[in-house]
Amino acid sequence: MRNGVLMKQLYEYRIENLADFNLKQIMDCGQCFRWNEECDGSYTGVVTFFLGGKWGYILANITQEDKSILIKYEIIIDEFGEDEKIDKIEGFSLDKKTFCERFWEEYFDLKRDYSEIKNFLIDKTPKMEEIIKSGEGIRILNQNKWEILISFIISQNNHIPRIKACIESLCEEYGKYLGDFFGKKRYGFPTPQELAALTRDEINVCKLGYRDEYILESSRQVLDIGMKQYIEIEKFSDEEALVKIRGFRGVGPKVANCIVLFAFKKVKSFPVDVHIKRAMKNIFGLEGAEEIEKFVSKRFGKYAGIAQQYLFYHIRKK
DNA sequence: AGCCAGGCCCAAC
DNA sequence: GTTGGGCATGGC
Repeated sequence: MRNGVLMKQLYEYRIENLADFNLKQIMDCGQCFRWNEECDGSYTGVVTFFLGGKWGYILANITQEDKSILIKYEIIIDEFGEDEKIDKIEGFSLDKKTFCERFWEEYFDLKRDYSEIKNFLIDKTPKMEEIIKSGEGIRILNQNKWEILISFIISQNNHIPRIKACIESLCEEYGKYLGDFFGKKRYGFPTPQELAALTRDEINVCKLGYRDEYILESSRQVLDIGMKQYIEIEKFSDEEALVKIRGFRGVGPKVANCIVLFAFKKVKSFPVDVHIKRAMKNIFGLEGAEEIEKFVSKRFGKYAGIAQQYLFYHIRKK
């Protein structure tokens, strides 16, 4: 059932001279759920993308050696024949090489200067130096907007290992089979159509708890407005984007902040969960939403979301 | 067993 | 506009 295969063979791509980049920290700071560490320290995962109206998936295994990473990957595009080229996708005219360079550069947020951000944060809040040091190679991934919407609805009132299990279950049950990759069967994240078509009984197989209704309803909402419209939320201001994302069923303030931070490039947004609440109290002596909000906007400013990731990683690693 | 987890919805103030 | 109970599930 491996339909729509494009470029079946394994490709390799190396990126060198990386700064502020630690693969383990990036993959293990709670922003992504479909990457898993292998015995050799490399990470294997399935990445979703949406391009010119088509859904695509990249199966990848990434190894870091000092300042460079080696990416081994396959690309699969839905509803495409074996011989079709990526530059035939409507509204998209790049060759494979350029596509891959751009894709990974975007995914790992490589254009952003994290050293500058660290200096900015430490300058305003000296206590951040120690916190940043524990996760100095963290970067914010630019992940697929649809996958992140559903993933963070699942994340609410849930543990990270179980969030990952829930998402894998959704993919195995209702995503497309993408083939065998690095010793495991891999599945694509289900599309809005695939999820919106499910009944409560069907989605209950994945044991998502009370969130299953949120996911079905949000899937229908995305289907209603269309992916194109949904993606364009990125063009709105931070505040407007947050309001629009909060319009989805099961998305409250915390989840909405995660979604705009991890998929809509709103690096100013600062998700406040139970861990962050505790950290703000223990480290900075802050209590209550207003107190935290004031401090964050004054001290972390336009990079609050990145500061949040350093904090989250710091307090969770023990 | 009871408590907790990258919270949200909705009814009742 | 704010507050609190209820909510599925599984690991500790």
